[in-house]
Amino acid sequence: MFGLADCNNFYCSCERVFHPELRDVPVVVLSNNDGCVIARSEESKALGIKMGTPLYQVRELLEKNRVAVFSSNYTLYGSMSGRVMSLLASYTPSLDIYSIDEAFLDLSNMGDGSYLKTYGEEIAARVGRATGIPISIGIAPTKTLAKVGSKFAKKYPGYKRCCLIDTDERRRKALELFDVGDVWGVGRRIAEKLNYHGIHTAADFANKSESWVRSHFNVTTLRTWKELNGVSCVSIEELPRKKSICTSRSFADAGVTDWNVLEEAVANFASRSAQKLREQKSYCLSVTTFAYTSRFRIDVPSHVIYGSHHLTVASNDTAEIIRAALRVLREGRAEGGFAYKKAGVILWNIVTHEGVQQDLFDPVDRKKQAALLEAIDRINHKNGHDTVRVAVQGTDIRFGLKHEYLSRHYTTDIDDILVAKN
DNA sequence: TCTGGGGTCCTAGGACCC
DNA sequence: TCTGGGGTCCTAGGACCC
Repeated sequence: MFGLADCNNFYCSCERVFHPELRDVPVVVLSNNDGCVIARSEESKALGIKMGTPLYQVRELLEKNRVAVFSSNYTLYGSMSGRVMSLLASYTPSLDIYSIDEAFLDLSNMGDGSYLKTYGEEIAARVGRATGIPISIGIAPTKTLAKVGSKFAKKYPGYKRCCLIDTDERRRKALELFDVGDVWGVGRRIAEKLNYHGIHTAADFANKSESWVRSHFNVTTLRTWKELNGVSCVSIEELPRKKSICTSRSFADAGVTDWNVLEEAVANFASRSAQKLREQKSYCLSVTTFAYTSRFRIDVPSHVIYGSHHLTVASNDTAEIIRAALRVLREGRAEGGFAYKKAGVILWNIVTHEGVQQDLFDPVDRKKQAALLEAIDRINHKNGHDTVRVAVQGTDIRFGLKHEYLSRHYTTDIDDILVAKN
C-alpha cells in the first residue's frame, strides 16, 4: 500500500503560518517577478482566480476582494517543506519526496484497512499541529489511486484528511466520481482525446479494455490505466542525481536591452547551475544557453538565441561553465536592438566523478581546480551566496527581479524570527 | 505595459552502419 | 520503369508533472 501526503495550497499555507490573521482571508502567491498567480487559498479559488493567471489581469479583482498577495519566498517554502518531510519520514520505512509539497509513504505490511485509516488520520493531524501546514493523505494499492484518494481527503471534511481506497467496491465508487482529466498522468491533450471517445470519468477509462488503450495511446497512458485498475507499475525511483540542471529567469518589465547586462545575467545563471551541479557531486559535458524576446509581443522585433557547447572533459567548474555559456550567447548575437525577456543556462550530459573521461592533453590541473572550488563553496556557504564570484558576474544584480510583496525569512534568518510580545 | 521555473519520459524521424 | 533489409544512436519536440 502507498500513502500520498499532499500539502494543501502549500505556498499560501506557509504564508499563513506566520500571518494567522489571514486564516479565513483569500491569499495568493505570485511567481518570480510577480508575474502570475501560482498558488491560491480555497477562498481565492472560490473567487474564480485561475492557476497561472497573469497578475495584471486580476489585479482589480484582488483589490476588490481584499486578497492578501505575496511574492514567492522559496527560502521559506523550502524550509517549511523540510519540516513536513522530516515528520512524514518518521511514519514510514521509506519516504519518496515527489515535489516540494508532496511525498509517497510506503505503508506495506502496516495492518488492515481500519488501522491504516486511523494511521493516516494521525499523520495528518500531527503534521498540522507541529508545522501549521494542513495536509491531505490518500492511501491505496497504487500511487495513481493514492493521488485520487488525497483529492477526496482534501475535498470532503468527513474523511478527516485521510481517504483510504482499499477494496474493489471503494475503488469503483471513487473512480465513478472522479473526472478523468484530474487523473495523475492525464493532461489536457489526453483528456481531450478521451472525452472525444466518450470517456469522462476515471471509471469510464478504467473499464476500457487493455487492447483498446494500447492501440489508442502510448505506454505511459497504458501504465496509468493499469494503476487505476489496481496494478501498481509507476515507480518513483529516487533520482539522486538530476539528468539536466537549468537556471533561468524572466526579466522585469520590458526586458533587457543592454547586451552587457544580458551577459552578466547569463554568467550568473551559469554560476548558479554550476553550484547546483557540485551540490549533487556531478560533472557536465554540455552547456546550453538560451535568450529570447517576449513570446507575447508581436509589435517589437523578436529574436531567439539557442545553442550548445560541448566540453572535452566533463566539468563542474564555475569559470569554465560561464565561459562556455557566454561563448554560445555571443555566437548567437545579432544586429538590431532586441529586448530580451528571458534567458537561461542548461547543463546536461551529466556524469558522476567516476564517469569523467580524462584527456591526456588536458591543460587544466583538475586536482587544483577541485580544491579551489571546494574552498569557494565553503566560503560562500559560510558568508552568503556569491561572496566569492567570477568578475563577469558583476557586482550588482541589475537585471533584478520584482518581489514587491515578499514576506520575511522567518525560519532561516536570525533577523527575521518572529518576536512574541508580552 | 504587465504573462514563472524546473524537471522527466516517450516517440518519430534522420543519420549512420553493414 | 525498376531501387533491400535490418539494425543503432541521436535529437527535437511533445506530453506530462509540480
